[in-house]
Amino acid sequence: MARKSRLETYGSPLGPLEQEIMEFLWSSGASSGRDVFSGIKSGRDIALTTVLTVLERLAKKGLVRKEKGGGLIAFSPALSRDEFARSVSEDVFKGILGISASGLCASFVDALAASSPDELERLSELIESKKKELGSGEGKK
Amino acid sequence: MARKSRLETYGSPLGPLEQEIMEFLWSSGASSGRDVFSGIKSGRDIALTTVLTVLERLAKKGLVRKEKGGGLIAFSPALSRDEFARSVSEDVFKGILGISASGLCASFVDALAASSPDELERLSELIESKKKELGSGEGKK
DNA sequence: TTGACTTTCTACACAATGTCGAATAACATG
DNA sequence: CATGTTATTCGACATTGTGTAGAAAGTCAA
Repeated sequence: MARKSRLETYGSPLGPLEQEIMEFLWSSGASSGRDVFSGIKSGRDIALTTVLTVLERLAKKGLVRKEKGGGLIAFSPALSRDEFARSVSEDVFKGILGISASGLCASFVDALAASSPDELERLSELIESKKKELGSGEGKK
Repeated sequence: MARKSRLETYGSPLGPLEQEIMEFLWSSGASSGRDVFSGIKSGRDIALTTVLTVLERLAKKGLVRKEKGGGLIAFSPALSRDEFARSVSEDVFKGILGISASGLCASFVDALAASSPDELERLSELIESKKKELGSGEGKK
């Protein structure tokens, strides 16, 4: 099946299925392979092993933890949603800032306002404290 | 030669060579294939056709314009650095906001402060006007 | 026409991802 | 213990994106 192209998918370093699986793990916490499979598969025609394979790959990437305690192996997210989003953001911003800082801010504000307007307030505060931080801790440079 | 993995490269939807070529076009404006080749190649061992191929692919993606006026075909960026950064940002933000808005803001402020602290001020202003915009123009929803 | 240069075609390699079937390992139970 | 069921691992194939470049075809001036 044809995945979305990199340009279309851009915004997450994960493929659609990987993303879906992480999503499930973030919601449900530690789960067996079969649980993930059941949770992921809705009407869709996908094999258990497909899910297992992806889980395995996510583990190899360090995004999922595999724990073989008691009975079945349990898969759980190695990073919380926030941590993951944060780590991805860092790379992304670094990349885009390297291209052009202008416009990036506008895009950011637009996107944030569109999806989580309440975060705007928090963002203002963050900027304020960041500015203070820069202003005080750093007289030089 | 092994490209960087997608995870490593993350931060631009372009591969390293594509990026380099766009960079060149943004700096130099409309150029012939050979010009791009010369500009790109420094000491490196790369074939002219490689550059041409990538240029062609960038054109197919709509990132580069091919104009056959007068003599040689001229390649030029279809989007300015800013426009490109902006369009990429949109997708990126949409993607990451879908995962988690929290942490994203902090990351953003950190990254921005680190690379373009002067943009912080502009960002504050943007947020203010966006907040006004939301508050007034939109009593509903 | 000929030769040099431009542009297009075609192809290969490699990594990431989606997709599984087959083989193997583990376990519960008769 | 032997067996059947379930869990886990392996190995494979397909597709897409990117880097890479030779071969072929097109263009044009001398």
